Amino acid sequence: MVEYNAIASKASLDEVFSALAHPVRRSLISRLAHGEESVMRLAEPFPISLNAVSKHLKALEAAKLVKRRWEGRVAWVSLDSEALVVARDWIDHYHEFWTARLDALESYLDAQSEEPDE
Amino acid sequence: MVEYNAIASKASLDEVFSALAHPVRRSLISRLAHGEESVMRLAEPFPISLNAVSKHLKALEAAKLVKRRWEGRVAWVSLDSEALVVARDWIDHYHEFWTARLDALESYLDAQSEEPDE
DNA sequence: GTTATATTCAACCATGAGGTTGAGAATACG
DNA sequence: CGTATTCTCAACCTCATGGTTGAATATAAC
Repeated sequence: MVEYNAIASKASLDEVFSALAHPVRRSLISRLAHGEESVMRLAEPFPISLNAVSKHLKALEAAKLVKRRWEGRVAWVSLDSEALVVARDWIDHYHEFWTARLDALESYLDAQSEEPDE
Repeated sequence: MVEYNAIASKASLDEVFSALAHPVRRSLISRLAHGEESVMRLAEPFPISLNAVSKHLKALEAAKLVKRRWEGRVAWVSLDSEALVVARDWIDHYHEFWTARLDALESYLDAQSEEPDE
């Protein structure tokens, strides 16, 4: 039995991180963390055209950072935290790996300094 | 008393996230998580020129994801996890904010369904 | 039905990113 | 010394990104 949304491809790390790389898009995420908003209202505070914001939202949606829900002619946009989790987990993985290595190095050096004459 | 490295500007989220957005750069980070490496050896497995890898490392360095240590003519590159932490914390902040909202919404809806006739 | 509102699509333009090649600087090796 | 090695810089090319404006679509309001 194939899953309902088997077609929906996962957002790649490429898409997620480059979506997060733009200040306007991060700002959109920041606003959406407070709750659902319409495209118009999201665009309002930015000094760029509505079209530009619409494009940014498209990028966020492609990266699965954001969802849309249509109500008449208004699109309600909300956060979709799944991609955030994917991005954070990638970072965490390598961060942990690296700090574990540093810790190992540190305790190695400590051990060395305890027996300086060998 | 001014700090030693007061000049070294912090890596911006722009730089960090766009550094992480490229597969070659993520792959470099992945390899560096296992330990320090020279530029030559880092470049080896990639199907692009050494120059291209050098540029990627420059981007990672600007984003403070990576450090260099010179030993003769060889540059030893290692992870600098500080920027990773900054990126992860940014994500975590909004992720927590958003999931908290979702939890609040859920319990609100639960409460509603407990008293359906009011 | 007409007009206004919300959003996207299409075409275009400027800039930047990612790749190339070729040369240059500094260090190691014979 | 001369030559090889490691790495970066500079110039260049191509394509993607982020912005614009103007038209198109679909729904709501009058």
